[in-house]
Amino acid sequence: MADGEAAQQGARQSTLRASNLGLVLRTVCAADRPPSRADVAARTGMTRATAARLVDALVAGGLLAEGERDPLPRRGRPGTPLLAGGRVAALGLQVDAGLLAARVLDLRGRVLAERLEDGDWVGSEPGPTLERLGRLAATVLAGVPAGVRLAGAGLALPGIVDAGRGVLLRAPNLGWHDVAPAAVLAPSLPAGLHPLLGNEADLAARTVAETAPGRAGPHRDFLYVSGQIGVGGAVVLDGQVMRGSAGWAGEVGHVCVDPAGPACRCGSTGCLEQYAGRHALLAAAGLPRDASPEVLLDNAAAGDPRAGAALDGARRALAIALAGVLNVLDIPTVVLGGHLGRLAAVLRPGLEDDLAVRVLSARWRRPRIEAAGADAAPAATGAALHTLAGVLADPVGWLD
Amino acid sequence: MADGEAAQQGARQSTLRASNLGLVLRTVCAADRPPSRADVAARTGMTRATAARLVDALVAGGLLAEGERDPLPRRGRPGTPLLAGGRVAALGLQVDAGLLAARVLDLRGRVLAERLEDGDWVGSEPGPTLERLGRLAATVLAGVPAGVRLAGAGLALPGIVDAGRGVLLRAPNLGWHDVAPAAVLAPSLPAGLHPLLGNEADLAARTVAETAPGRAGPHRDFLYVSGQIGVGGAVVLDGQVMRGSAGWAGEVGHVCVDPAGPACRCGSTGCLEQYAGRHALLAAAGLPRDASPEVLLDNAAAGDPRAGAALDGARRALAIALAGVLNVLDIPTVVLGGHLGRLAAVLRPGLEDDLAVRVLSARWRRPRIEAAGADAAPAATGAALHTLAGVLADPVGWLD
DNA sequence: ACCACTTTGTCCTATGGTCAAACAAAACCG
DNA sequence: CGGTTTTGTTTGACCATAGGACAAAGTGGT
Repeated sequence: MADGEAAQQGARQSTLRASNLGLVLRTVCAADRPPSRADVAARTGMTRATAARLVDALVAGGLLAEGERDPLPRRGRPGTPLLAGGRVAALGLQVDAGLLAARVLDLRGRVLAERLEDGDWVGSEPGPTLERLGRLAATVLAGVPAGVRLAGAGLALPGIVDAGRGVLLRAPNLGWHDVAPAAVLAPSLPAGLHPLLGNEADLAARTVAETAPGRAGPHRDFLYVSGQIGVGGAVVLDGQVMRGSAGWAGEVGHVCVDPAGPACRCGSTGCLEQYAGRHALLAAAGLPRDASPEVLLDNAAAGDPRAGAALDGARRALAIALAGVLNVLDIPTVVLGGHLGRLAAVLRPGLEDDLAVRVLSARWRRPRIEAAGADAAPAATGAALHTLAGVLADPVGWLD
Repeated sequence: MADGEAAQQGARQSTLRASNLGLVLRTVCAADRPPSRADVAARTGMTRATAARLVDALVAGGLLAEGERDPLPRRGRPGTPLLAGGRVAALGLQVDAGLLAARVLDLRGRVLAERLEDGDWVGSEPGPTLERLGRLAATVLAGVPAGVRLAGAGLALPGIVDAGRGVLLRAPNLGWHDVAPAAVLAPSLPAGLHPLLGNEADLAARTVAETAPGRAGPHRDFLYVSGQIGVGGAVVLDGQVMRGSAGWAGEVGHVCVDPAGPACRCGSTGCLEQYAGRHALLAAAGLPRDASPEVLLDNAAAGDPRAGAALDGARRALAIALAGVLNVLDIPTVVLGGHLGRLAAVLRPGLEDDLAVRVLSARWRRPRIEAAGADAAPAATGAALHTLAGVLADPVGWLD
């Protein structure tokens, strides 16, 4: 022996059942209209008998629910529509430089309760800020209908996170480092609910990859670029957020755009963040750092040369950085979030043209730029989705 | 219904068996010493009865073989050591700017036969060159011992490949585009042996990720940078070569290092390839384009300022490009292949220092530079490994 | 030389999951 | 109101693994 790692475990019949239970659950979640047992059987290739048995188990466990028969005039016996269980949910939390958020999402993707709190937490003390978030979470949880089971919680943070140990290693925008939020939040949360930590951009990207638990979004492969004070990012391949070998992937904000460019806080020079980050962008346009992206757009439209130059610089920097990533990853789409999403309409045309030149595979498939949705706290939703994804992956543990 | 895609297929009992057969086969391949049936059972968690039954099926099908008992004085009844089958093999082919290669690799990772042919195929006609490769393949296959079953063939090409359609879209170094090699090679190969196309860097990277079929190499997550006339690359995550959404991932050679840099053949400016590609590097050092990397090293050691400056420029460019990739992908290791591998000793110290500054996570885990092995045609081996990986993934089809 | 001991490999039955086909149920249609 | 169609359920058969008993092939001690 003395063999390095233990091999994968052999599959047994209970594995088969577990795998098929998960498949049935995900099939129902992925459908755009509530399917019947027979639909599930057809889509998975299982017999109706098998599919029905698994569905029954999931319904009994509360992970699936039978809906009302819709009176569609079709031939044959009408099927009972199946929905994801509405009484299983997860809590999503987010701390951002200008926002605290708490949201409860159920397996159907419905927001059962939410609360956002604006503010300025740049340079704040971690303890009090997290206590504030804890109180927000408690009030949100109090507003959740009775009988809803919480499957877990997630916390989105704007920085580098060690999810395994539950530690925020470094969040430059907040000025935090080496923070373990679980201990601070615990008193406000139900016993046993330990929030899973995640990077803000990773979790925000998840809301683009899946619109509801198990339901695929419009793109399966894309780069998500999150415009915050700095610039974060996440790579999504085949609907999965790429974690990287330690879970720190996606830091597109520190790709070097020009080695002779301005020094970055990270120690390097000419990082994308120094051109397209919110602070950098507004400073270049001669605006205060708390100005909104819309003011920048208005100024540029009114002919302000500094605003125009700032947008131009951001566009050029994005083109160089994104082209590099797209060349290495062979991804067709870039989704802009945060303030970059709100500037997308102006950036898109020039950016797409630049990418068409710099991306090697553009002649076969021209790269596209998209804007993310308008939600102020997508990462809070993403944190909840991330937790619920655990239920979809292995439902056996949630069948009581 | 009207649901977009068909869901995944449900697992049945034959799926269970297929999955466990594959697991047993991979467990034997991954072991560093031939395991017994009982070892396989212990490592997979299956009962000895089950493991033995699956092993027997694989032995009967030729995918596993029983080895000679080695006289190790241990207590208890000695087990029969299990080896990967030596009579199942794959053909790996490679076309490169300066090399044609054909190699036959068996499931144990042994080279059963090989043949390399140096030359200069830059700007050659695809047809005659591929015919030459076909003759090379035929002679190699003639040298394979009788009774060896060919599981397939792979062909490594230095360019962008559409593996599904079997078309080389564009190989700038060769000057080829829109070539379908299967038709040209078919007359030289046994009937039914259609080579699977792959990118040179992707397949070379595979030889780093696995030293023999199913046996993990020294690194599980790394960026492979292939120094050829230009610069290619491949991303390996968790031992798997990342394909990207269309299979074109890894083009690190065209990451922009300096927007004000020299124009690149790809249409962009300041690509890494313009600093670290073999032609660019040798030209900057005032050497002819067919000079060897060792001459460059000798000149630099002798104090030639042009050689020193060329190496310095390559190192700086590599630092900027690699830092960007490492930031986005969170990968700890870079493996240098091709001429860059032969320059690794000189590049490593400065490069590692530069990356420590530019990579965001370096303070927790310092990026490492490694050199690939000295094989002249790693991609040929990789092409064979790629084909054999298909056997390991689903052995059922190969059990006669 | 012999016997206990240990480990490997095999045989047999039980369990539990899916499949296939028949059957019951609930609608529509003429 | 009966034929048709589709859904959902029931039943027995099949098959892969689990578990335990047993045979096989060595070592080590007396």
